[in-house]
Amino acid sequence: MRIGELAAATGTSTKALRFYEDSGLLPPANRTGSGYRDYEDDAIDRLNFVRRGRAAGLTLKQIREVIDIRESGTAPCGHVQDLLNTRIADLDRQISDLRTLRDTVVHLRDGAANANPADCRAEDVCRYL
Amino acid sequence: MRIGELAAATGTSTKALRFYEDSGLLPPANRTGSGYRDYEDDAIDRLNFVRRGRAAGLTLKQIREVIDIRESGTAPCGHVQDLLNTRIADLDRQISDLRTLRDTVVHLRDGAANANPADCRAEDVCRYL
DNA sequence: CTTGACCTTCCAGTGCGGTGGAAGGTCCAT
DNA sequence: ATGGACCTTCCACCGCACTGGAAGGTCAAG
Repeated sequence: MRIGELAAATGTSTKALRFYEDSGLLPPANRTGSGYRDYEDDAIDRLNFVRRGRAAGLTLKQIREVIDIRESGTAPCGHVQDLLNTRIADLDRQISDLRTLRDTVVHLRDGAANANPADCRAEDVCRYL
Repeated sequence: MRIGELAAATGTSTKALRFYEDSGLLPPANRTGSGYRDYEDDAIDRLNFVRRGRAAGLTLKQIREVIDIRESGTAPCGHVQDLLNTRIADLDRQISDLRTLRDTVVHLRDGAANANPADCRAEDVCRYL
């Protein structure tokens, strides 16, 4: 399987596949006599794993850590659990921060809705912000 | 007022102040005979405006747009209202996306909590992700 | 034999909001 | 006059996940 076929089969770009190889997410591909990358079907499994990790909001670095554990011969279950728990905690914090920010911005917007330009000192740029 | 004093007075770094000047968020500062930047007090007002904008999650580019409108002699109220309404819509979408993602990750975590390493194909790296 | 699609490597750039460091000038106190 | 704190410009780099493009090689069809 050539790189373009793998890209089409997995919905990635050839650029991204070479980047993934450089980043250690894909093992260095076998090469044909003329130097073209030649993939086995298991590259699809690997890319699906990367896609699932990305969908869970993991960074490529975190995904690579899981892969490295698997490659070292150990099942990565424990690490994956830690990763997911940390991810949930991060998401909770992000969501909470965004909600606080939303409240703030709504207050600003409500203030600005009744704005009177004459109230504003030009030095402040805009007193409603 | 020299750049270090302005930095201390506003909780920014001197690096950031020069960067803001280059970015058009601060007007080019007056210079002393020896070339040092020499700020008036209104630079503090301007930086407070930038800080408020940042706190509302606006990008420096958006903040600069508001400043440019003010500099052009127009009160930026209308633009600020649009900006804030768009910002609220963006925040709502972000929060909703993160909540969906959180649900997904919680399901994954719950699956992984009862993981049996023997269930996993090594090619999949980790079936719980 | 040429055309066009595909592949290779390598370097650079994207957006964001800055930070780091080098090389050099200035100011003030001792 | 010397030390140290401060200032100047300029260029490079951070993380993140790629993307764009140049210059060149390969392969199959017509």
